[in-house]
Amino acid sequence: MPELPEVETIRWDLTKDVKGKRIRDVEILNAKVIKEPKPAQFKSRLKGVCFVDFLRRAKVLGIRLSSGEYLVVHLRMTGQLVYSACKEEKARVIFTLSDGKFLNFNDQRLFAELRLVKDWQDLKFLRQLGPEPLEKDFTEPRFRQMLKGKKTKIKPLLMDQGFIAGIGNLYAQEALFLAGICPARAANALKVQEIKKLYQAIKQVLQEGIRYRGSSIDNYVNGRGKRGQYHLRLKVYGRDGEPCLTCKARIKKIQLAGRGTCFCPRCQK
DNA sequence: CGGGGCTCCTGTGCGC
DNA sequence: TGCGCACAGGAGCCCC
Repeated sequence: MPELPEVETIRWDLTKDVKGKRIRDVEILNAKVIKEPKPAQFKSRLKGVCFVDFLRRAKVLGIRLSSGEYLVVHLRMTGQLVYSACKEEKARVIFTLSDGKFLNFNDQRLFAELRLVKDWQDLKFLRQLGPEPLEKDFTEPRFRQMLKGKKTKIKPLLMDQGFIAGIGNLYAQEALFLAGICPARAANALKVQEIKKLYQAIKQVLQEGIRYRGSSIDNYVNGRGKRGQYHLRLKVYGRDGEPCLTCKARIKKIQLAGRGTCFCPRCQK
């Protein structure tokens, strides 16, 4: 499941590999992934256009085009953007580039979305997003302020994109483990010291996720079709029943807001 | 306005 | 062995 670190990794790869290249052709193999405009429009407005810049906000990739428009990509659960010398069999949309190679948009579960829009910042989802956790304006005092009056459990809150951008189920669980906080705690019940720890933990897990080029738990691959390494360093995600790497207690799994949540009942209070 | 639960979708892995 | 079902999850949406 591509979260902030995975999307950021793809952004880097595509910046290196396809920035400045031209779209020679667009092949739509499954039109369901194209949310706007209509497939014929989508095709004609993309043909002959260059990739100018690759931007990211939350888990969303915004590709600025020479036409002034933006190709907006949300990978959701199983989406992939892979630059390759060949067309991939599982591709839903294939962009043929000016270098004769291909940008494959794959998506097993058909949850991912492509959009071609005038200005991606205008998209409702983007306008409603919370702060970027790795940007300078996300400060500890601001985080403390954000948590005030939030009765929600801390873990679902961290996954709320309107509260803070880019964190999903994996990094939320890892950050809470690192901070020693139980995922079911009420957000407004966190002490100042705990907020500080969580603030640092959020930044740390996201930065490490980027450094290790993402977590390939499900089917995530980077812009070159390679798996990440961060899933090898996970402390709690997907480790229910296994011993805690710190204290050896059994990692527990509970449901929070309908999502599986692993934590160490001894280390996380 | 907030929170819970359902929905979209398909591959995987379990139990019988 | 094979079938059927639960589960995985990001975010929109409905409902209370």
